Amino acid sequence: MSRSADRSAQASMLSAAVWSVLAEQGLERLTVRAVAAAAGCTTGLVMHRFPNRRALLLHARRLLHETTRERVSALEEAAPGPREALRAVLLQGMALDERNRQEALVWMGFLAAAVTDPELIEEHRRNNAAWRARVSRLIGDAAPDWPADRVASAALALISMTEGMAAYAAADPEAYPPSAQMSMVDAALAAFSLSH
Amino acid sequence: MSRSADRSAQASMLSAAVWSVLAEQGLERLTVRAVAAAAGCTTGLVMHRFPNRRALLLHARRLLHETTRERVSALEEAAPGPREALRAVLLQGMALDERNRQEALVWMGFLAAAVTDPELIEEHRRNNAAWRARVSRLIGDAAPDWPADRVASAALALISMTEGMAAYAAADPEAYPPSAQMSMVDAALAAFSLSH
DNA sequence: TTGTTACGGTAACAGTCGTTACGGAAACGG
DNA sequence: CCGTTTCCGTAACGACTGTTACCGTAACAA
Repeated sequence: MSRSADRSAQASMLSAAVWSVLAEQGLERLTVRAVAAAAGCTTGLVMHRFPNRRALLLHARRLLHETTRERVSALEEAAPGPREALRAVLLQGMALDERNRQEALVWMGFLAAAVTDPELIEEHRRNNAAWRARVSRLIGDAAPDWPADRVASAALALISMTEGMAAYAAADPEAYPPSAQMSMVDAALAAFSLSH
Repeated sequence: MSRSADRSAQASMLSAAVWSVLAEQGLERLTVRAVAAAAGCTTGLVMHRFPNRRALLLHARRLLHETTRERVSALEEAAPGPREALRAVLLQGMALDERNRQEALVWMGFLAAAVTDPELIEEHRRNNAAWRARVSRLIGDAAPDWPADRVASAALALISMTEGMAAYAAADPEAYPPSAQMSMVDAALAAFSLSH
């Protein structure tokens, strides 16, 4: 049991190393050797944990999805009501602090890498559909009398907005401080009649 | 004069080749040889036109900016009023057809490449600031009585939304058809009291 | 035509890439 | 205690990278 636990922990550590390299050095320098250096091991360990580089990236991508999914679920459960949950869930997807900013960079890097990788692009699509469904459900709870198309339109607008804002803030933190991001989200929620 | 015109034309052709490779093969395969192959020449020509690979990417990035800037300006001038101009300008930034979708892919690729390239990231920031200023000006014309902070907030929301939507639609065209993108923009404009 | 210059294709360079093979060390069962 | 197996670091492979040097060729001046 300790064996598989170690293997899983190593896989997580290597995934974290992938995120680190992706955020700090970009997609072009996301090499097996760079990941191994960031993880404090050699390429031998990396290639023994994963059959090849693409499998390593795919695992890191899936683990990132799972991590954020758990975080979002926790935020949703901790919120006092559906509108507070919606706001909290949207805010966590933006670049409000350095950690979230790096996560946005990683997110963007995976999306750019997915252009040529069928498995990564399929992972993105599945992930994105789940994300859209979650926000749609939150909006449906926040405005139970809305028709489905209004819910869908608002959900699409809100997730697009947070995605674009996260990219902007990740690329230019000084131009998009946390206060601007938060006021934008609140203004959008107010415009869509979803303020708490 | 024909010399410099040829040189400029070749630089534009190589930039188009950069876009093509970036959209079809992604950032990882954006090599000098791939660009030369897409342009139908050898690496010798590429390296005679540009001192190195980064200069080639930077020129392609700047030319893409200039091209879209001219297109946006033309749309703005052709619009009958400020609200129609705002809508047209926002719509061109999304992935409504295959051409715009590829452009969104290229846009995303450059942004991902800018993570490690100081010149590219500065180019993005300058470009993005100009884009935000333009949309803010359009909103100011469309709603002259709004206070500045409301204009800024709406502008930020709208450009973030279109940016995110373009990325989503570029990565998953079937999930985000043009009709969904357009209805989302119209819903957002209506929500922000900017409908025409 | 002849000499000169600019252009661009060819080939090679050193370096890095993903991946593989091998060998030593550590952990395990007996 | 030893034999076996698992683990992982080391070193190497061929392929590919950006970049450079070289050289033939076409265009121009005289």
